[in-house]
Amino acid sequence: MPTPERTSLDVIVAAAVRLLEEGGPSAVTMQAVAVTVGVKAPSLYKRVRDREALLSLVGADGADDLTARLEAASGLDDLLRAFRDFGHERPEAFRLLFTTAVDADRLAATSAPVLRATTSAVGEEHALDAARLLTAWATGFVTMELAGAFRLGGDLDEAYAYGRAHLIASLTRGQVEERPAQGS
Amino acid sequence: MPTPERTSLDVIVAAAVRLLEEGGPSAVTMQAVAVTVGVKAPSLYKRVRDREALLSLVGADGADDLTARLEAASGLDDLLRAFRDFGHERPEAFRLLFTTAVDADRLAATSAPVLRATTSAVGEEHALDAARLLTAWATGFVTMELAGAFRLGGDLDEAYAYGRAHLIASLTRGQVEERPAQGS
DNA sequence: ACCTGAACACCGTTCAAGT
DNA sequence: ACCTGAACACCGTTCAAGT
Repeated sequence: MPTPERTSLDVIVAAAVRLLEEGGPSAVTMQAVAVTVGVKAPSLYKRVRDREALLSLVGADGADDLTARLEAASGLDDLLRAFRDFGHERPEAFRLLFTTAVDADRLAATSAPVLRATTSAVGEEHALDAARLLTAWATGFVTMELAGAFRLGGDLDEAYAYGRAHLIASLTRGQVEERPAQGS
Repeated sequence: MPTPERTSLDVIVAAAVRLLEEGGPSAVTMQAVAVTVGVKAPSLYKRVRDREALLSLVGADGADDLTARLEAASGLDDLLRAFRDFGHERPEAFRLLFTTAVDADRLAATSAPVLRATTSAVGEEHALDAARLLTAWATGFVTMELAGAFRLGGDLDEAYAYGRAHLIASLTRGQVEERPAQGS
């Protein structure tokens, strides 16, 4: 007679998500996840290939959350605020997104709302360049902020607002006239 | 009679640096470091508090390397190229800088050449804002690039060149007129 | 068909004992 | 004064054995 299922993949991932945000990646042990969902560690391997795969699913969960927040935003300024808010509310998930290998499609979905916003702001031709400029800046700002790398004082909320205003203005008004011929 | 010293802190850190760049953080085990320097693992604790402290020293080494490269650059464009070059040549060190707690002073030293370049480009008053805008963008760009987060095609060398040109132009010409009143 | 106990290899770290 | 063997607690993972 088959043993009844005592847990599920969703429950396991949810537990891992919570452990991550509470104690960082090192707190996401197979043991801790197992205890949280009420099962022994070896049982987890029925639903998940290994710890790395589990962390990848946690990253995908974070990517989905971020995508939903960006989808709900309207306009570039709102979008950039939502991006940083996500980093503040789920700092460990944010870090994981740019650290661990997270599923390609789930992360790609994140860029859809950004591209939509930049397209309506600067037109189709420059939408990708603009999206990359903005997401790179926002990613770097939040990454450095979470790492405590801004040590020269000043209000970070203001600094982020300055960056938003400067970048959006520079994109919508003066685009750079011609693309440079060669890269580095 | 005292046992002769069979290693030193510098040798240990250098071994850890090499292990990191060859196999990522998980390759930097106390065992592997000990074997590399020709000693048993417990001996490492005579020079280093624990593994985290060792990784922090590795991060400091990376910060020093980055600082030296930025000091050698002349002008904003050159500076931004050097920053990305560092990320390409030492990707694991780059990631460590914005992940692990690295010594405050060593990381702060990195911003000195950036501030010098922005000061001469946009003046003292906007130097800090400009430095943060540029380093945040460059950090985010390289972070995303290393994470494989740019999946929409296109030449990344060109995209980086576009960003450099756009940002430098927007800073030196049209500064944003007034600082926004409130942040987010 | 799912779960578990036992086991394995491998961590980081401590410490008494060596020289 | 530095080094080491032995030991401890804790990982991730496998697998035969239970139901």
